Amino acid sequence: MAEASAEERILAAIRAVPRGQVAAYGHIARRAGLPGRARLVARILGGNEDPDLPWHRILRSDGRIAFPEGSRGWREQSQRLRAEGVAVERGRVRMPAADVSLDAMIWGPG
DNA sequence: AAGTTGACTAAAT
DNA sequence: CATTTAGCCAACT
Repeated sequence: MAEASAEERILAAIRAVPRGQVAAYGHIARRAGLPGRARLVARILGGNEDPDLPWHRILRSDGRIAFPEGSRGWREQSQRLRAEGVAVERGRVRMPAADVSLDAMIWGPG
């Protein structure tokens, strides 16, 4: 059968981020088998329509929300994150240290 | 078909 | 740490 499209793999990677956890665009791209395509992840999120997609768990690599500060999306993302227990301060969260063992625990053996 | 754009990143300042 | 700079890459003009 046909292999999953890049977009499908990216969406799957996003859906795989556990509640209360966050991941960077680049991290998702990598997990989807598309290293260096962070901007593609952003693009897909922008066009996404699925209300169940945990888009709010995706942040920039430095832990900052990608929307302009104060904008609608910025506010909603902070709110959604706090709603699941993530500490958001000044539109920024503490990014999980790229811990290999924890990464494997979360993402699985791949 | 060449140039622009952007929910990005890593490195330098 | 916060800011700036240069690089990146697919979609869109």
